[in-house]
This record gives sequence, C-alpha cells and structure tokens, in this order.
Amino acid sequence: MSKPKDKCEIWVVDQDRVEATRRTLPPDEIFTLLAENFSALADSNRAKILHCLLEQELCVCDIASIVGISESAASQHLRILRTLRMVTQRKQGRMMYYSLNDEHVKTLFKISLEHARQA
Amino acid sequence: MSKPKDKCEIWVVDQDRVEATRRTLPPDEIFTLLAENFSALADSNRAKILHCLLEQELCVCDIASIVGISESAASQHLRILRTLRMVTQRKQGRMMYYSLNDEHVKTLFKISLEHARQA
DNA sequence: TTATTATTTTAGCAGTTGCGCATATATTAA
DNA sequence: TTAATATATGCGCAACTGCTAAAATAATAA
Repeated sequence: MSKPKDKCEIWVVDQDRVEATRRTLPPDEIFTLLAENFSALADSNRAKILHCLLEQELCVCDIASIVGISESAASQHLRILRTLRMVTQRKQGRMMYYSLNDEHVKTLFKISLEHARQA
Repeated sequence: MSKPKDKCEIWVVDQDRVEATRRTLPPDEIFTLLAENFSALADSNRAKILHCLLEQELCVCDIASIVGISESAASQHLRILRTLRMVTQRKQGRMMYYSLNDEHVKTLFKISLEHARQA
C-alpha cells in the first residue's frame, strides 16, 4: 500500500495503475453529457414515449393516451426530451407533433431495448 | 377527434393509430428493466467507474481514488451496479475486486460513450 | 486475544424528480 | 368579441438519489 499524493487521504493499492487509469478517463463534460442522456431514458414513461416515436410522429394527447399518463405529464416529459435534443416538434394548428430528432437516438434506443429484452 | 374507450377521459386525435401504437409497445417489465439499466448509467460517477473497469479489475479503494469519491460512496455505487448485474466481485484477502460482468455491458457502454463524444 | 484495515451498511440530510393540479398561452370556432 | 381546445408552465408534494458520517463486518497482523 502506498501513501496518497497531495492532501487526499485515500490509500491506494496500486499507485501506478491508479494514475494510469485516471489518465484514460475522458474529461468530466463527457460523463456529464453521458449521464444526462441516460437519465432521459432512465424513466419508463419517457422510454415508452420514445418507443412510440420510433416509426411516426405523434401529438401530445395521443402520446399521453398511448402511454397512459396525463397530457401535462406527457408535455413535461417531452420538454425534457426536447431539451436534450432527442425529439423535435412541429406545430400544426393548435396541436404539437413530436418526432425523434435523429437516427442517433433511434439507434441507441433500439440497441438498448435489445439488451433489456435479453436480460 | 374521437371519444376515448373505457373510462379514460383523454381525447385522442387518431384512435386507430393510438391503439395500433399501443399494441406495438413491449410489456411494462421491459420498460422497467430498460429504465433501471439506464439509471445505472445516469450518474456520472457510476459512468466513470464503469469506464475504469473497461480493461481491468480494480479494488474499491482504487476505484474511489481514481474517480475522486469516498470509499463509502464507491461501495454504494458498486452495490447498485452489482444489483443490476453490470459488475461482478472477487474477494482476495480483505479486498474486493470488481470487474465488468460481461461484454454486453462493455459494448453498450462503449457505444453510448461514442454517442456522448459526438454530441 | 486485540488492533488494524478494506469494505459494507445504516441513518440522516439536501437536492432532484415525476406527477397532479391550477393557471397561462395560443389557436380555432362561433 | 367570447368560448372551446391543445399544449405549456408554475407550484407543491411525495418519493427517490447520492452523499457524509458513523457503526458494523470481515480478514489480517501483532
């Protein structure tokens, strides 16, 4: 066991490996982004919403009806997905149609869904 | 606009599409699983832990040191990842070595990291 | 045995999240 | 104009999360 560097009080088992591994870590912003994107999918209702949008665009009240939540709740979920650029909106009359923003989201979502099915 | 079925008070725009889309939804358990798995990655410290374990196994105190959190916090994160079968543990003396559970996790994590980098 | 050490667990707390409810905004119809 | 409607937004609350601090476990050393 070796002493820690700096003022950190944590003792480490393998100082060299610890430092080498720390250097392989991407910058914090990457992990923040990663966590933000995953948190969008970390709610089953939002995951359902994305699933509904895989092959079509839908208005808020239809999304709410399909998923089984209030229109207010749907709207709030859609705002979160919109902020993370996972969906886009198109206004037609007094209705707002939502769709997936890009193939990016679609691909990641489908891959993850496969993983969940196999689990 | 058509009336809703059952006692639901939500009005829907396209009843047929709503019902058809609802039928394409996988069962709730799938979305629960999906959300659980994503929530594991929805924390930047847990994401860092997984990154550290991509190419090697590490003990708790080294993980804590690399990520920059307390050993208690690391242990709690590892318990979450263990519950979700994303990591496995191996005891050696009084130290516990953690490693990724399977290629499954590795693949999903790497793909997601790529997506985050591009964002 | 007792002391030390690596990890785990528990309790408590501040911060966050998802939802219901009420209200606000925007568009259309009368 | 007023009324109705689709969505958005602000507020409050219960539930959840991640952390620290302290205590508990488990394994080794003295």
